[in-house]
Order: sequence, then structure tokens, then C-alpha cells
Amino acid sequence: MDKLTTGEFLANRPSSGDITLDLGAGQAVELTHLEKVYWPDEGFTKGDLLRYYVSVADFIMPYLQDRPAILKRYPNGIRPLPAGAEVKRKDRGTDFRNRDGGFFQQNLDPATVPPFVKTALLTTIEMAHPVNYAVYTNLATLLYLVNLGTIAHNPWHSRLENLDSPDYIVFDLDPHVAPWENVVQLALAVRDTLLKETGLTCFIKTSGSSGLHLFVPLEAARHSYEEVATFAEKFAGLVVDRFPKIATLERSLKKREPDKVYLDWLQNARGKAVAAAYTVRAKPGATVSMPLDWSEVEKGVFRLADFTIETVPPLLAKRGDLWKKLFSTPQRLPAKF
DNA sequence: GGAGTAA
DNA sequence: TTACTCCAACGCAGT
DNA sequence: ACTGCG
Repeated sequence: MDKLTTGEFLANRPSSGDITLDLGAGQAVELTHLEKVYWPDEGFTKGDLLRYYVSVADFIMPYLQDRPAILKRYPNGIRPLPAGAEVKRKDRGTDFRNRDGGFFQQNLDPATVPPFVKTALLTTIEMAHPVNYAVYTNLATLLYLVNLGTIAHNPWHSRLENLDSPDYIVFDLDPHVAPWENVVQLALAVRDTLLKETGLTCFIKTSGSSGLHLFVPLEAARHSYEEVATFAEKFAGLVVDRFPKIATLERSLKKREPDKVYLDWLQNARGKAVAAAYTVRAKPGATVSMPLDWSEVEKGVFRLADFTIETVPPLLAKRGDLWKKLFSTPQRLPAKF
């Protein structure tokens, strides 16, 4: 198998076959089936996806470091299964693959995984079998998981050393069919309400899928998932009370009014996750979850589709990481709210 | 995607 | 060697 | 207990 450095991998753009990528410091990861088409409409391949992650490695790793991975794998790309071949959740009676061709897999056998991949045996449900989660500790691990067909990276909200203490709150603004303008308005409303009522600062990025993500950084090892969820629920309720025309807590798509944006606070729980910053989404267009500056949100001068596997690397090289201060902004929840 | 097994 | 088969979450809320 | 949702 050809052995390439990361520089050679990016420059030579091998379009097929298998390679060994030399990451230096004695680490190497095998990358296979580079020619597999993961985005049939655009023709993006598994090799393109791997090159994306190699080129943004320094930007994305801080948002993954030491966090357990919730894996959703697409070893055959995002091409949907043929009608009729679709199947449902195994734990609810049928097969395992999702409608979009992906499937969830938490458990990785530490015996078969390369030595550089750290796993953590975690129990998430009482009485259920503990599961070996992969933990993001280095670039080799990230690329190994991508090679397994992982497109988006969904890290826990807490790190290995403090698994029960999330170091941010997440609000997911999901428009479904609501006007884009309402999502932007709601994001600004959340930011302003949060600052005014609690003094807390938040950061914003596109989800890469259809909405926006707001992250409120928290001091490490300070708050439990329960505390954070309780706060998030109360705060979301306050926002919906004040902005009832554009915001809702209605989770059911059938009951959700079409113009309203779902303010989802429920992801703030142990074992749940949202797509990390700079993650590629398993969606048409190979869109990327892109950190934004609040000033560009105020001006409304961006579209989700602006940020893709092709556009983000050069853009990042130009403007750097807009979330650089996320983890150097430790905050505490207000004692009373 | 990969491990295991049958041919 | 190739050609198969088999395997692969989690948690909350509403009903 | 089961379903819908993310």
C-alpha cells in the first residue's frame, strides 16, 4: 500500500485505491476505498471527505478532543436505500439501517480497533450493557472514524475527565419549513435575551443541515447535565413566551406551526450530541457546520449552502476560527433564574 | 466497512 | 483467493 | 409500552 504524508495526500489527490497516511510522530492510518462516491449528486468521494478533514484538522480537533463519539456511519455514502428496502431500528423490531443509508454504531471493539484509538466503556442506561465508545484523542482517530464511513462528528457535550459535566449548553434552532428570516431573528433574540437576563455569552454556527446552533460555554466540571437541562428548559420557555410568533417548543412536526422555529433544548443530556463545528453533514451538497460572526448574522449575509466541503478550507485559511474563544470563555449558570 | 465463514 | 453472511444507538416526551 | 423526534 502506498504511504503518503498529509502534504502529499492533499497535493496528489489520489482518487482511488487504498493508502497509508503518515501523520508523523510514528502514527499512520490506513485509508481505504478512496473512490467510493459518498455524495452521488455532486460526485464527492470518500477521498474528498478524508482530504477535507486532513485540511481542517487543526481547526476541528479542539472541538472533539477527549470527547466520546456518537457514530453514525455511511459506508456506502448518503445514497438512500431503494424504496421498499428501507428498514427500521433493530431495537424496535426490524433492521438497523436508517432511511438515508446511515446507521448508528456506538460500540467499537477495543480488540479490533487500531492501537491509537482510545475507547471508553460507558454505561448510558441503567442495567443496559456498557458500550465501548471511541474517544477523539488525535487526528489518527478522527481519520480512522471517517474511514469507517463517519461523515459528521457528533461528540458528547462533556470530556472524558468530567463525563457528567457538559462544558457548553446547546440550543438547536430548527426551522423545518419556517422562513429563514425567522431563524436568524430567533438566534439574535436568544443571544440578546440570554445576555440581558443572565449575562451569559453565546457563540453561533450553522448546523450545516437546516438551522443554527447556539453554544453557551460553561466552566468545566462545574455543572451537571441535570442542572444544564433544567436551565435550558426554563430559558427556552422564556424565549418562546417573549417571541411567540417565531419560536415554539412543539416537537411534533405535525403539530408544529409552519412559520415557527423549534427551539430545541433537549439535546442537553448525557449521551446526546450535535454536530461539532467544522463537521461535514450527510446531506446533499456536503454542507459544513460553520462558525459565524454575530455581525454577519445581524446583517443576514450568509446562506447555509455557502459552506461546503469545497468552500470551507480556503475560507478558514482566510478568516481563521471564529470560535477560538469558546473554551476560554468559562461561564457559570446564574444561581437563580 | 470489516470480521467471520463457507466455497 | 473470492463470495458470501452478519453486524451495527440513545434519551426524552407525549400518548 | 410504544411512537415520534432529533
